[in-house]
Amino acid sequence: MLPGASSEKSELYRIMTGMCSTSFDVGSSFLPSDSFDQAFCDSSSESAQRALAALRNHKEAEKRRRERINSHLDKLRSILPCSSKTDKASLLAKVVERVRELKQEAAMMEQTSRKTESYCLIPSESDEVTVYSSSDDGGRLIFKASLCCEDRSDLMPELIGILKSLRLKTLRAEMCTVGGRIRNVLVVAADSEHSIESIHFLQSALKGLVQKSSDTSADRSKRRRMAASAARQLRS
Amino acid sequence: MLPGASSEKSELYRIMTGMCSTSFDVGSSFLPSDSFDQAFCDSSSESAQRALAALRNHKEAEKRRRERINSHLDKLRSILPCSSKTDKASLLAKVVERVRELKQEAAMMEQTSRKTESYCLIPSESDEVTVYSSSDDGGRLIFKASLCCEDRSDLMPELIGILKSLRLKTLRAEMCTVGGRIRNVLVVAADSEHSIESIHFLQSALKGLVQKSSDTSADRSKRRRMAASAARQLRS
DNA sequence: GACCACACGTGAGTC
DNA sequence: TGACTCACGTGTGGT
Repeated sequence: MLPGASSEKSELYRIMTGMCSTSFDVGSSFLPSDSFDQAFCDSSSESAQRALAALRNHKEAEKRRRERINSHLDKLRSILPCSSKTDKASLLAKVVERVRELKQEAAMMEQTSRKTESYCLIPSESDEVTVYSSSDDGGRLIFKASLCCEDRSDLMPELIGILKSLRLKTLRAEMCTVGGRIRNVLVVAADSEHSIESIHFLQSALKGLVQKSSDTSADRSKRRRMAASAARQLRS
Repeated sequence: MLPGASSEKSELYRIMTGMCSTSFDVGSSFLPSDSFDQAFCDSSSESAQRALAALRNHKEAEKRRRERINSHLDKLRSILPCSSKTDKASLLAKVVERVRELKQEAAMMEQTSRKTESYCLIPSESDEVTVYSSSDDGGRLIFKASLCCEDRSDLMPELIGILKSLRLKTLRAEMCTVGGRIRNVLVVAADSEHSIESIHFLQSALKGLVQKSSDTSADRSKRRRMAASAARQLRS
């Protein structure tokens, strides 16, 4: 039996029949509305019959409405990473988080708009590290970090390591490498442990990364200069 | 008065008091539970009193549950592009669409995984156009297009024009330019007018774009060859 | 008055 | 048992 099915004793029914509700029980089967109407309502006024029909319509409409809502909730359950038995409230909490992420992300992409950057992220000659943070309006904290430096093979692994150690989840990453230099634009989400202060950790970690790159390239230039000078000396 | 507040006549109340429900009306004010208990329940059994308390707890807990759910729905209303008066059902429909978009996007990024591509999208020597489509499981149709060709200044405007004319919404775009060649990876969403067949239009449009690039570069090489040959002739 | 969307209180099921 | 989640039927206000 469906829950709530036995509570089908509307005030209207009781008023119409003048029955004491304690002695009236429709039983556990589905209410046989038509025969009920015949049995009890033939002698009642037509307006009461119409009211009864309206009540039945209302009941069914409400059922349809519930089904509409629940079908959407089921769709969400099937889409999101959650079981089919997560309750409505926590399901909706997950959904809120997801959608917020999307919105924050979009806002961030808009805020630090492409219009102010070269469209295809072409790296500049000078090293750079910039970190923006989204306005934290109750949602998840989102950072957008941009760095530009000499490219080297272990840059990406180290960058990934930094993000992992700071427990930052990468939402988007774009990069462009030209002539040995690389520009990297990251949109990352902080977890709930982070505050807006985390921006400093991220910034200094990225600065360290870029610094190491420039050291390496300085070494390389130094070596190159030494090699050139050695060659000159050998030639002379 | 809140809707439904006057229907506070539980079966338990009626059974306990043995009243005929037609003559019993608690009125429209909030039920004064304590005085009610004193008036009607002092003579009744203790178990009945406990049942009554349980019923009150239940009622309040249920109210809290509803508030929890509705607060999440309100959050969603404030986040999504919709008024504060949109239906629960249509709100949830919008949400489903949004989340589906996210999931499709992520699945697409995973499916055509980076592992099979060079990590930083480095363009290849040969021209390429590939278009994947997401498995359309009722959600929005998503295409992932990758193209690689000679770079030229009007490539981006033309690409944007193609997407606009096909009414494809760009969800993500990544690109990498190296030594005059460009690789472009796009994730785009089709609107409801599109079918899976649209993939062919997109593909041929992109092929046209790449072809034009190679024509231009062929022209350029041709011109360069002609200039070189002319110079040789002049020198001879 | 008909229709719609909502909040409510309640019975039932699950853990 | 109690604490919870859910579906239901209903009263009500808005169009």
